[in-house]
Amino acid sequence: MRDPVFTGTAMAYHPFHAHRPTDFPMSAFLAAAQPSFFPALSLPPGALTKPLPDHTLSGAAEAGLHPALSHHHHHQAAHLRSLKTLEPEEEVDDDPKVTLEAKDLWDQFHKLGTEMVITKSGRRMFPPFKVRINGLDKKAKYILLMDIVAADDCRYKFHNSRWMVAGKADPEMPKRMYIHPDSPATGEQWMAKPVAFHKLKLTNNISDKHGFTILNSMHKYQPRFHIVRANDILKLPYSTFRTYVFPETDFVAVTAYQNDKITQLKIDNNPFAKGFRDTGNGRREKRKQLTLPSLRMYEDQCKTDREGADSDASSGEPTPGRSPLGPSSSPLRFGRPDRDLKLCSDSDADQDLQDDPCPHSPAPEPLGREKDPAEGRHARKDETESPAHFGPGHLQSLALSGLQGLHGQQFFNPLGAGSPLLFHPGQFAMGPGAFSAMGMGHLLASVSGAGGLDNGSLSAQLTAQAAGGGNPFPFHLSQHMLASQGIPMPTFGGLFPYPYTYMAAAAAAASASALPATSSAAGSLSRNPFLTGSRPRLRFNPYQLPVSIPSSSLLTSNSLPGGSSLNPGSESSKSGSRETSPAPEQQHHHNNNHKTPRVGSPKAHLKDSLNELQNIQRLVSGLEGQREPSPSRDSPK
Amino acid sequence: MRDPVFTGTAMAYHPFHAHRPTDFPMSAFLAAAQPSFFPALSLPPGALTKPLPDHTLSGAAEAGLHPALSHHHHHQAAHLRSLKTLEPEEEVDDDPKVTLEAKDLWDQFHKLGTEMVITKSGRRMFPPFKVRINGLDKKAKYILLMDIVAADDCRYKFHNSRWMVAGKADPEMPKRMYIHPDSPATGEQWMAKPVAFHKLKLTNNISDKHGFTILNSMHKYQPRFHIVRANDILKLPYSTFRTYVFPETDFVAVTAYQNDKITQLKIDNNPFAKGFRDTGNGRREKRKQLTLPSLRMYEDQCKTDREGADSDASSGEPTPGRSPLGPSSSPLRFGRPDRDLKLCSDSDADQDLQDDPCPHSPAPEPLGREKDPAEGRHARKDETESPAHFGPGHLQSLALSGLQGLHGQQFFNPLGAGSPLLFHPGQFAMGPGAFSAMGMGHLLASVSGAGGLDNGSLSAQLTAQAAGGGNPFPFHLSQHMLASQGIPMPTFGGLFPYPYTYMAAAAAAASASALPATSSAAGSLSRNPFLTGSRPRLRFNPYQLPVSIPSSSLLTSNSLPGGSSLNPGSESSKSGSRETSPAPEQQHHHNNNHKTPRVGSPKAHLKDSLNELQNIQRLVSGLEGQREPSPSRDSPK
DNA sequence: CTTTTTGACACCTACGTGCAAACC
DNA sequence: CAGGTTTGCACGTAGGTGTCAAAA
Repeated sequence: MRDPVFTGTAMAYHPFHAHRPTDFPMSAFLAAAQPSFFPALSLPPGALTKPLPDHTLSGAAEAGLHPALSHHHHHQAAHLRSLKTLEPEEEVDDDPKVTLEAKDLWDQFHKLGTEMVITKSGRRMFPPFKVRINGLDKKAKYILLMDIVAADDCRYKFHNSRWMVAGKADPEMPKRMYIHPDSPATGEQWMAKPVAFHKLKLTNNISDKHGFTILNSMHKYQPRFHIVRANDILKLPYSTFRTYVFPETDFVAVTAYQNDKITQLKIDNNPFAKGFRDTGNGRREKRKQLTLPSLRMYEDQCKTDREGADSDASSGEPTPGRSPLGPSSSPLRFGRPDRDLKLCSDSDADQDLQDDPCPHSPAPEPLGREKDPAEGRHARKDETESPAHFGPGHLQSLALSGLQGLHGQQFFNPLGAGSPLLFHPGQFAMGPGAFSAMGMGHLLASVSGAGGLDNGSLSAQLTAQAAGGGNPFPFHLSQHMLASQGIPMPTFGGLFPYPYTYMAAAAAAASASALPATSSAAGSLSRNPFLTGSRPRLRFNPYQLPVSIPSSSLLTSNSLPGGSSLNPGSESSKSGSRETSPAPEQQHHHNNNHKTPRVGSPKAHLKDSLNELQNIQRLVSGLEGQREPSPSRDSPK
Repeated sequence: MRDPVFTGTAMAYHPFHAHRPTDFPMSAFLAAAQPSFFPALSLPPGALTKPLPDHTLSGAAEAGLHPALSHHHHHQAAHLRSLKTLEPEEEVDDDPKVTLEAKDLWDQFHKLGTEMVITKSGRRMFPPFKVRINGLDKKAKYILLMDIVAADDCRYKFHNSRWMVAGKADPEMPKRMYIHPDSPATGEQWMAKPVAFHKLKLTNNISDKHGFTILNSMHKYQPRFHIVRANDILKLPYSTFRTYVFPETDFVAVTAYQNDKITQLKIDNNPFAKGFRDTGNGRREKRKQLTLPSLRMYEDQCKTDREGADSDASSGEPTPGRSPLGPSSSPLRFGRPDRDLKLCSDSDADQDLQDDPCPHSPAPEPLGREKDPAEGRHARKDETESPAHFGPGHLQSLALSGLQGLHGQQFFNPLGAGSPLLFHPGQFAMGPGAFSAMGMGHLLASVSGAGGLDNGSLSAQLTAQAAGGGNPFPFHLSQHMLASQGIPMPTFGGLFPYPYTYMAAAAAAASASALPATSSAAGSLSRNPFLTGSRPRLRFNPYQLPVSIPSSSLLTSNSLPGGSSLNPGSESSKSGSRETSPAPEQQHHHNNNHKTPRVGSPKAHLKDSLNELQNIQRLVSGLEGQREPSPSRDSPK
């Protein structure tokens, strides 16, 4: 039981054996639906036909797993095996490689300390979050999701041209899982072109009824991408999540831009902000001309991309376009270093005053990527420089450092827990009664309202779903919310396990290409736990707890690429690394998060297993604690 | 075997019994997916457990049928029963009432002879086609569709301020069935707000790859609305279609407006054309000020409607709004009669020259609603005037005259026919292997590309579907096509049976409210066969044959509301009047439509049975027959 | 020569952006 | 006051409309 998390989670929460019968009160459809619920696990084709011995299955599974994963963590593999045996539905024959689109653009922003404006009415992310996927099973169906979680538990302020920690984080609103509107779709479909999530909107309106992702201004966040092999959202709660994190996509939510360079970068690259560009004829003064040579790159690329059409388009971005890591632009060359940007690193003495320095996070982490405070314009952009480029802090906190992706994970179903769960049935195909029942209590599907029903259709659908079928399913979203996007997640921690993370080879390679932020790739590639296989996968809390959690316990648990295994009181700060076995003691740290009804499972052992999971997760990496799966309340009859 | 059609069709095409095994090559997922394929189903809770005798089922079915239906036509009921036995999935417990939104606006256009511009790039319909639905089973899932079929087989020309027949129709391109993007959704969802189909686009580009509806310029068309109770598009081919036709929505496709009044009406009501309005400050001259008093009505209403949000919105219409039949505007009052519009009726001597008068259609049918030829500007707009207002010809040709809806019908699946069938799997939930296999050869689903994958996602999905799963399913649509909308239908006639039509009570009532076009409603309400119950349902060809079909044979097969069973050679130009009862003989008229594979049934007796059904339906009056309640599949245990 | 079709335009409706001033 | 937030604004993109002249 080295990995109580996995084992316990998988076993304990697996609804099929213990709960399915009760969880799925559905009748006629139930039978049909049930198969999908099996979280199971990726059996290679043919595996189903002949029951393989446990070891055989595991072997197959491992084969499908990322090398790093399978290599060092047999116990984990074993868990997977057991799951597989139980649930043949999900197969592991796919080995998704995910690369961030427009990585170079993201890197440019990341160097400056990306800022994302959040407004009452909802705002898109500018560098659009897009990923290119490979290695999926062409014929299998997948649901792609994205969410944005707190990167740490600090509040920031932009002072003296740099971001500094300004205290402990404010309580986080429940985060929503944004389900790509095209979900579910086949692997072939998803791989056909970059998958865009531009429909996801950010807001600071805690009363948002659109389903937008609610963030706290002046706080740092980390977008995450998830791949779930499932035929429909109903199965989401019981499915394995593969989570990918791109450190270069983290950002500070703001209501107004703080760093002029960020503003300029946005203006220069966002087609919708063309009106603010100082095009030849000096209409727009005001902005210092700090346009980097490569700035236009993105835009140009967009044009080429247009042909291919991005998924999740709809009324999407005007001229998004993929970011060409390869062809159009050089691997990552900054014409010139950023000028006046200052960075605040722990080492940096310049900190004015950290009102209430983040208690938990070891190093508040400077948002800017530059090492020294004052050296604004001398870049340290070369790729090989590595360590300096990493924002030690934020990546660490996420326990993502070099990680590109999380590995397949069992989704914990809060049996009976009854966390609010929202769906957008309309877009996904589910049997009439599919939505009903099902104990899933915390998964939400959101789809772009644009493509769906005119105005309230989506919401109507939801309501209808909720109302109809007499299913116990809890529908808490307003129509509006559903219509637009997002599904509320239980506020804290995790309903979603987001178990392991692993370094996606492709992503790593991309990183290696040139960006300072990701510079670790080239230089630290060898150091990357995942790549080397020695490192455990990091695990981070999907949903940050509002309360203070010793940062140590939360994040740094894993050694960051650039860093060391810091962490809490713990040894296994290298949560990310799978190789080391999680220390038992860490588990209790999680307990501190009393707030989150982890398991909510009536059964004591379930709970225990949950805690174990949590502990493991913490150890694994610290990012996010997941919630325990309490028996989903909705479970129908 | 009175109704060989149904029986045969159902039997022959039902994939489950004969084909499923072979049709679904999917392996692992197949098992999970299969359940959904079972069309069957909808057994009432508990029904599944105990197999009921055939009669039992039938009895139940009848109970669910519309009173009128079950009352007079036992043989039909029997047929339905047999079908039910085969496919319990569809239930008849719902009794949908459909009313056309913005009917008053439609009527205004109809009076003038609606014109719809078709362009190479695709054009929306302006009075947006929207319907308000009631009477659905809240919990059941429905797929809503729309298509546009030729209203007759004539070519028109606008001469001397009026539309005249100018020969026989050109060959029609295969029509596409536009599936509402929100499909499938629950009855509750659909009933929550008006369902808009503004995403459907018209084009004259025979090479269109977007899936737009391809029409012939200068030809008349009739939009149709269909309700199918089905959980997913896979079942469409085996499901019962309830078809509704609103005569006031017919139109002539044009590449350039012919009637200035139509142009002005469009300008005055379409928000996107505001730039052409001569608002006070005479910017826009050019247009004669013939804005009718009630013109702005629509626009204003749109605003109010905005709140409710129309379904199928997405990037939809700017300010569509519903058309208030009741409150906002008076029942239909034209401030002044249309001035310079001339109408061309058979009786009208003004016809310049009908190059090649429609051979088949009895009366070419003047598009304008005015009775006399020369009396262009003296309105005959009062509502009670009735007969004159109806465009005798066009309605007749469609055999729709007063009809508002068609009754539930079995969808005939051309077994092995392999008509091109397109789906948009992404939006609908279907098991992994769902799309695959299935012998369905002619159904298509189209969804708005906007809401879906960015650009090519949808198409990708389709391709993927086609490619994946190794299913035999024929995918002929290009990605682009799929992405946007529309699914090609077999060119002529009927893959879709679109069996009967009936007068929707609600619609009738609405008609009665005031419009001249529908003026018959008030005055002729009592006369309406459907309302009276004496009239049979009309049946018209879903897809007009390109070649000439005696108009008589095509439509009028049933007695039209207004008139007599005119048709073919025909007499009854007053297609509008609904009152008279359909004469039995009319049935054989249908047979004349050899072209339209009504039943698509090879079996002669099937055909006969169809006729019977039609007759029965006519008698029933109308309101739609419900399908028999098959055990509701969704019913949870 | 007539009738129909095409395509560039100007004008709108949406809505994505950052700005700047107002607001707190 | 100071920093964060809100709001209306001007300016883009995207795309729906009819116009009009030119093409077919």
